[in-house]
Amino acid sequence: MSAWPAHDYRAWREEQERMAEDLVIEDDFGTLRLAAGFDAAYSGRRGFGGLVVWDLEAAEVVETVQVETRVDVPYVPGFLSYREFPILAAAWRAARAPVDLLMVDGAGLMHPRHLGSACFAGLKLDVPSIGVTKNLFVGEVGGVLEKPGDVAPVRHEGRLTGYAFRPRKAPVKVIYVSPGHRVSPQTALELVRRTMGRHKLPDPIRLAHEAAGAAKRAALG
DNA sequence: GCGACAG
DNA sequence: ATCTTGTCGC
Repeated sequence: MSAWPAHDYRAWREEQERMAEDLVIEDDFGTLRLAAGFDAAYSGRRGFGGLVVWDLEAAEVVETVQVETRVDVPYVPGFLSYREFPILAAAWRAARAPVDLLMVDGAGLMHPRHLGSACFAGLKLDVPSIGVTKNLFVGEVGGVLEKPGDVAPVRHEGRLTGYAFRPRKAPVKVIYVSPGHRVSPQTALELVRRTMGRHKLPDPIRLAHEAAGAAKRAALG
């Protein structure tokens, strides 16, 4: 029962290629005080977003935003941002705190056209951003990650796109960190480590995942 | 044509 | 991502 409206993926691909040229993959920000994690949950064509604003100094949540929007784009590898950004944008508008950094549950530079959802959001909202995924989308991992804390570079088309990072011991899987916009690969990794609690994903994203799920459960009953 | 494929 | 409870183990 999908029947999604028609979408011009070719035009979207071209837009991604154009946007990639505007990316700033180097540190370009002032004081980083508040970081926001984002994630979405779905039920058919209803999308639920969770945005958790995290105080980097105090290491605590200062605001949680939950939104619901209509979704009319299916999941198509390579085009996740067109499905999720409308939800992220709604949550972003609803947030009151001045966010300095956005952390997304999705790829950044680790994308076929170097424009994952973290890059897309960073460019559209003009905010430094980072992407974190639980599975490798594209690229080759240059090393073996055996113990907690181990890191290995990920390259794609001869370019460093981010890092593979082992947050916990196996069987917890490795996560992949890549810069979105206005952040270098090295700093993206450092910020993920800095916001890493005792779980698999950095706290802002993990909590955003829970907030999105809670919003969905509350709406569905 | 076949397989791969973030969330 | 989503469909879904209890259960084994540190």
